[in-house]
Amino acid sequence: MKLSEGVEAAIHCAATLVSVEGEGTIPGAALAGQFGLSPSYLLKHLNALTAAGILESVPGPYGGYRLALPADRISLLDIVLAVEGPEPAFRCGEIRQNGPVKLDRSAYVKPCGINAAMLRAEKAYRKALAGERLSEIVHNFMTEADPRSVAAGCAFVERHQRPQKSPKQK
Amino acid sequence: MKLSEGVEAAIHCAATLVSVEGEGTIPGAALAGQFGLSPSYLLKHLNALTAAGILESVPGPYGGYRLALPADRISLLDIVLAVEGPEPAFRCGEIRQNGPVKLDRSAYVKPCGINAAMLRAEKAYRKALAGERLSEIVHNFMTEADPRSVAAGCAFVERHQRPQKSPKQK
DNA sequence: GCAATATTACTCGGATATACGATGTCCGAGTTAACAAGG
DNA sequence: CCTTGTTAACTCGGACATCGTATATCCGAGTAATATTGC
Repeated sequence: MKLSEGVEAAIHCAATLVSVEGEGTIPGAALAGQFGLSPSYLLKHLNALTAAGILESVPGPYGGYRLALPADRISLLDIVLAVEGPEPAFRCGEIRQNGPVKLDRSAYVKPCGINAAMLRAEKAYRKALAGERLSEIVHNFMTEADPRSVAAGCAFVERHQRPQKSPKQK
Repeated sequence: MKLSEGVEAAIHCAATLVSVEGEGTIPGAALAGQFGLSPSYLLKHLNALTAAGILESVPGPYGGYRLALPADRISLLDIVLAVEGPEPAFRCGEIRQNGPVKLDRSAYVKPCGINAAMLRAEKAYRKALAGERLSEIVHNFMTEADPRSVAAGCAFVERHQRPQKSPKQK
């Protein structure tokens, strides 16, 4: 049971994009640099978030990524599912049917109780993840984190933000 | 996010061992045959359960595995942790510190809010898993599952059970 | 001076290698029951 | 017939290949700003 490393990157990027104003965007390469990640690899995960409708991507110069939804509509569950895929962590292989004694298929119409129990637990996990909204995480960061860290985050956004409507600013 | 395949096998084996009477044991090879698994590979997982204090192993002829605890003291969480390892699924790599601008270490004494949120959700998951007791799962299986399936399970235990105290029975 | 056009630089997107971990297999150490031999 | 020592078979336990997936990388398609050129 372990989540891929990309989940952490995806959440950090999404949290950073919350601070972007209006139609502005931040290039994927800038985000990769901010977190010391391989740009080409981060793109893969950002792409997954885009496909899931969490981010929007705009190509060309002054392009980049922005949130496709308001931050209070995005939960950690959305991000995790987008990166890891929607299938549950516990996949029942129906090994109860693999024994040497072959019973009729009708003996297995009832779902496997073990599978049901594992899925109940996983449902609780997803419910908890769905309760963690991106807006709340960013809010807590702004109010509780070290001021230097907050300032550095804001400076990064200021520096790389690309306003979509007024490209003449320099 | 996906659990290893061995978790399913481990849970099925543990559930099967609940029906063993008293000091009796079932060999690992028999369990592997019952679920159509590679015997040598299943041993690895059963070994992990033994190391975690969930199972007991007795060597030699008429040896095998038995539960080390009463079934109502064993939860699915215990089994999952034994097989997958105790570390949490989400491991914070502290990528927030990997950026080009290096802040003093004192700026990061507060734990990462994203990590905290993920761990909260995982705590809920573990709590739910801890509530799923092995005794309950077996009880539900006995009362709700198809009678043919229950009979097959009992027959398997009868056939391979190795009483520890009276080996003369044949 | 202005507008239209070609260029260019910058972005994302998918196809392609590589590394690590889970999966699967094998052989050895240990233990206990059975057996044989001696008393 | 009972005791004792030996044998042998069966068990688990850890070390060794193999496969699959996540990780990492590269190159190509697309787009919009910009420079250029003609009017």
